[in-house]
Amino acid sequence: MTNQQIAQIFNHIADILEIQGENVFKIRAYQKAAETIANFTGDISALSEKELAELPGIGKAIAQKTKELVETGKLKYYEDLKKSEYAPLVELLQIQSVGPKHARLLYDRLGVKSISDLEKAAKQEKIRKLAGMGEKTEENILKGISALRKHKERIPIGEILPRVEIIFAELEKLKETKQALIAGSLRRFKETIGDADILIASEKPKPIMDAFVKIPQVTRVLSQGETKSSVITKDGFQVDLRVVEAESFGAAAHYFTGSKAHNVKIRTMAVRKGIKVNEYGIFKGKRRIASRTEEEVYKSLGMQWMPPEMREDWGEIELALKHKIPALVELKDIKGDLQMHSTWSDGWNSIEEMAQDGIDCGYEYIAITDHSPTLGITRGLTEERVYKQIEEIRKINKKYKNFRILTGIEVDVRENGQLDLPNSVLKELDIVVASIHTKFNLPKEQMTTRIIKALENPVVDILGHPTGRLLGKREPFEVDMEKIIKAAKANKKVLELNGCPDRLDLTDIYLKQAREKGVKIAISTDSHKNLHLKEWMRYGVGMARRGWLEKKDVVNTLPLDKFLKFLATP
DNA sequence: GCCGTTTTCGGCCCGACTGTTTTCAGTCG
Repeated sequence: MTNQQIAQIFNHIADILEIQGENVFKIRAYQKAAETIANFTGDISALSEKELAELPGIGKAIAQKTKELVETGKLKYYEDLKKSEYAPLVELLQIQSVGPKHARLLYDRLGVKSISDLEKAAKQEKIRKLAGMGEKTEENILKGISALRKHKERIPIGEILPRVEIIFAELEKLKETKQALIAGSLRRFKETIGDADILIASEKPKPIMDAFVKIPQVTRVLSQGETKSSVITKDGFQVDLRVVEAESFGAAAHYFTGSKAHNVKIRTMAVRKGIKVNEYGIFKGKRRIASRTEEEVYKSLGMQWMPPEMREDWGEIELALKHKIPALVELKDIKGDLQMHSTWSDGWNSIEEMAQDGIDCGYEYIAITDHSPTLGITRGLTEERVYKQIEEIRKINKKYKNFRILTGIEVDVRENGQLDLPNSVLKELDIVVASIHTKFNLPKEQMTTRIIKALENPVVDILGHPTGRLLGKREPFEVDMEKIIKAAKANKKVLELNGCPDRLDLTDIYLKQAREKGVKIAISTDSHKNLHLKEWMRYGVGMARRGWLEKKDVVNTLPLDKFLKFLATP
């Protein structure tokens, strides 16, 4: 049973308990445990009950339940809960404006058990007759149902960020705006986004709020207050805008950047010291001791400022207290891009066009890594075409002075772990990226062996998109990442962080694990169009920062000469 | 259900907005 599956069960338990009207702190305990498990970098199922109970937010009871789940594949407590008459109501919680109290009321009074029951009741105007509910509520429920149907999932960051930046630019240029920031999970560069948060400092919030709800992308206003408004855009995602005074900007930025877990921990810590933390500042009694900048806010709590990407309560608070926050890799540190495709296989642009965009990015090198023959649909390179492409690249390279196109390939790893082209050919290339594109559903052990075999092959430099996931489209294949990281370390191989926003693979928790083991990472865009080079690297770097990677952990921060030396060292 | 140089029991982060009420519960982040 995977960490994610276990976490999901505890979250489901929390939902059922919530509708049953259980103690809110008990509910929160299950949610916190689920979060710990989901973010755990190792295999939860490998831990003993004692080790489990040492994890934050997991005590005796949940440790024991986790063990039961891992060992028997079932949990009696959970099975019993699912039999509760209230269990089906969990579905209703997905609807905006419907919480546990309303779900219960709707069931107890109208027998509503599903979203379609709810829709029927709303259309028959039965909901408005319930105590504490009215016409507006009924209307909001119907809108909530249609919004849910339109957009169920969290959105990949690559889809949402550029759109939010357009809205942000509109607000930033208003004359009443003094300071502005995209906050929330977008600022933390989380791979998928639920909704967007924008923060503005201004002494005149009203005109900003008025402008916000009138932006052409807005189709529905969920709420509009003096300092806080929420809207839904035509693309179906929610944007929250918060306006504070400039004096509070740092405290508000901290608060609205989150994550929730990070904030809760900081507030809890502060409370013990008799300090109150809210979006307006850090308060000792009535006196505000910090608020204007984030640095000031952290400092007032005895902490060093830290990059937003780290704020997940993954140990960053402890580091900040010791003033040991690492200097994370930045976009400007990147000196080259190590995976991209040209018209030789399934790319849209010529090698020269790709190179030009590499130069425009300020890089010293790029690697052209077209596909290998197995992927017929991509017009993968045969042996003969590999040699031809090497020739072609040599010719093109003569045109450049301070820039180099590296010859390379993204070679397919076959089911048995062998590569799609012989080593005699592959060793002629500067860079060999080995990736899996077929047979995704092998059993975990077989997949792990397959990949390790590729990592043991001396011609391989980088393991491409190591888990094969496509956000919202394809789950990562089953593989023992701990073993892969070990094998990469043992064979001195690089793991790719594929920055294509649909992939972002490796993901943060594995990057953090790889970093701890001293495995190097290549941040690549896997561009199939020249424009992607410029657009996608920031997502890769964002994810790298979420994995706490520093410049030294990322091979393509090396200047060309050092990078070539790195490749040449066995 | 978890947790502890203030506690092994009694706490558990904090505030805005809405809708339906006339002072606040529910929802959300």
